[in-house]
Amino acid sequence: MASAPSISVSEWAVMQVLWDRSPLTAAEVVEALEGEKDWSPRTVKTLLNRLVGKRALKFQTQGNKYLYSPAVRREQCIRHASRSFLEQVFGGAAMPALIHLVTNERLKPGEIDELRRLLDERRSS
Amino acid sequence: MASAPSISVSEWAVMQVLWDRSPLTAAEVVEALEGEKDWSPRTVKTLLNRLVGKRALKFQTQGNKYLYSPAVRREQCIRHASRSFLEQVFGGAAMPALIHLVTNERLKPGEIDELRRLLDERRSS
DNA sequence: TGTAGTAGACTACGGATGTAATCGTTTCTG
DNA sequence: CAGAAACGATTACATCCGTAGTCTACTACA
Repeated sequence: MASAPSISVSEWAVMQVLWDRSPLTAAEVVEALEGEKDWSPRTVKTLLNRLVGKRALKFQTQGNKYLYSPAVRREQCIRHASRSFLEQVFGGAAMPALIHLVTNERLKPGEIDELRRLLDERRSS
Repeated sequence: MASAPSISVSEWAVMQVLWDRSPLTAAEVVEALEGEKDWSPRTVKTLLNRLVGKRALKFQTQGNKYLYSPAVRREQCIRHASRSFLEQVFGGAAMPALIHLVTNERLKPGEIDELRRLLDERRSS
């Protein structure tokens, strides 16, 4: 398996769009990013192109347009990005990261319960 | 408060050394990184210099040497890096990140218990 | 006191990134 | 059918980053 290509911050925004819904034309991706990112359509095209170059996206031609789809699984990229983050900030350990998030990020009571359930499952396996 | 300067991946390794113990001379930082990073001492010097430029480190002079210390708090940089990570990968939401870490990272039973305790405290406040 | 080491400052350089503009071709519209 | 609009490909360019090398001044030893 080709390990996940390294995807830059801006490129992630484009990938998210296509992981949510695909295949899409460049124009549809541009549209999906309006309001979220203040990018020229040119910029989005460039990112699409680079992602194809990195083999993170693939496309089929449809007339003179391309229909883009992810070529890597989101879960795989999440794992990769998370590991890098843990390495950089927490020396690779998940525990301090979890503690940081739990104590610093806002969680709804329902979410807290859900996490507790997850932890319980985790322990009994 | 000056918001946390943006610290690159390599620079984080240098900051970690100085957050753990400071002040240190350049040579001591180099020594602390041996074995962990396969960097020329030059490289470490460059990183120290850039970090001073970014005002992430400060120094006092000691003879012809510098004694480097952090100029930003670790916790502040962790918060900044964590937020960026959440934005990039999880659309800014902590919950999916937590779920990902809990279900994908290896946790010891004791750690699971500790997280549960943390969550309990969280809920009752 | 001259000389070799050591320290920090400055310079280097290729690749990644953010952010487009331009070019050549195809298609749509009047 | 001719010009305009749209598409992807190629080019641009400043900055950051990883990873050093060189230059200059001071220090410590012979």
